[in-house]
Amino acid sequence: MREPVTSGSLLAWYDQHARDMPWRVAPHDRARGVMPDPYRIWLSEVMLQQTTVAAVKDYFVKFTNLWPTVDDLAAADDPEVMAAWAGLGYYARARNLLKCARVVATEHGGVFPSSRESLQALPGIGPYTSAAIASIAFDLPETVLDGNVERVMARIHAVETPLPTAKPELMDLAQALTPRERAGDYAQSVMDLGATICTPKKPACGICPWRDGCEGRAAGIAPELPRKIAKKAKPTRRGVAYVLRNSKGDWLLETRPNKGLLGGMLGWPGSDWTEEPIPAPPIQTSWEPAGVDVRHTFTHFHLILNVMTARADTPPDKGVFIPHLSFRPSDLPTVMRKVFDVAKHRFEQN
DNA sequence: TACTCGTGGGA
DNA sequence: TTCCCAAGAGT
Repeated sequence: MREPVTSGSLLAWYDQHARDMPWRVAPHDRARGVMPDPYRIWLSEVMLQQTTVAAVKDYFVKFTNLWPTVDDLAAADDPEVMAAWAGLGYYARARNLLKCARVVATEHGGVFPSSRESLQALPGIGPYTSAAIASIAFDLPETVLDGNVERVMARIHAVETPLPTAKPELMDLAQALTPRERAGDYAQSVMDLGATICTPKKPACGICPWRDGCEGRAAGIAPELPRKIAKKAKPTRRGVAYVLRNSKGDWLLETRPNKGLLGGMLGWPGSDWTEEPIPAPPIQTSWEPAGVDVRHTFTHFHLILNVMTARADTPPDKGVFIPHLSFRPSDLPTVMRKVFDVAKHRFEQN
């Protein structure tokens, strides 16, 4: 029999194929009245912004073990939360996560609001995340529009308008399909479909529950959709990172300003990152090159970091010495951890 | 509107 | 190697 492109046919598929995730309430448990914890849904959705499920899982478990409730998180110290987020990227999310937890704790009595409008008023919660929390945690009939939904809608309706221009059109199509009942399961079902079958490359149309009514497939253009505006090429920037240890073996680190790239994160003192960086050592001493440059790619530029090392007890112009035994490289953002790996190797040679 | 903001995995 | 991109938000 032919399956129509309806929420019902996708929900039937989801009942059989829902993926298991640490924050998810399985459809058969939802059917018995089990509701998700809004705190866990919020935390997972913020972590999942532009980030894969595989990358998020361990961080989610770590955060919920350290801070089981929103009140626990609200009471945490900023550096501990930033350190726990280290490696996950987009660090403004962690800063806004704390802001949001504190607003919920102090202004909402530790209880997340349920309406999409009140959720979107909170720090770090935008159009997608507000709809995701309202539907998944509170079962309200809100429509999520993320990259998965955009792709699925563009394909089943053969929308050839490129993104981001097509966004309002895709939102209208997504809203038209959103059911009154089981909105949370439905939202997750579309995203599961996009993540496992209606994938960006080589979609598995042959096993798609919506294949019979997919206009993109009928036109033979499903894998090409959604069309996108071409992106600009990434420039390459350079910089110098300084890794200083004193005679006790402590490491000189600084907390970066609470805005901009890697804002609020721990890092090595260094020059600016530009096409022509100006050296800016934290002290004047005999710096030695580590020998190997660190290469790293951010969202909008490539970076080549020249790593300099030295031992000295001179009080530095910036940063603080962190005792060897309490320094955890895992507290650093990835690019800074790469610098550490190179510098550590250099120190071990001497 | 357009730009900023991370990272790791896969093709 | 290089490019793409993944459950976006803030400015």
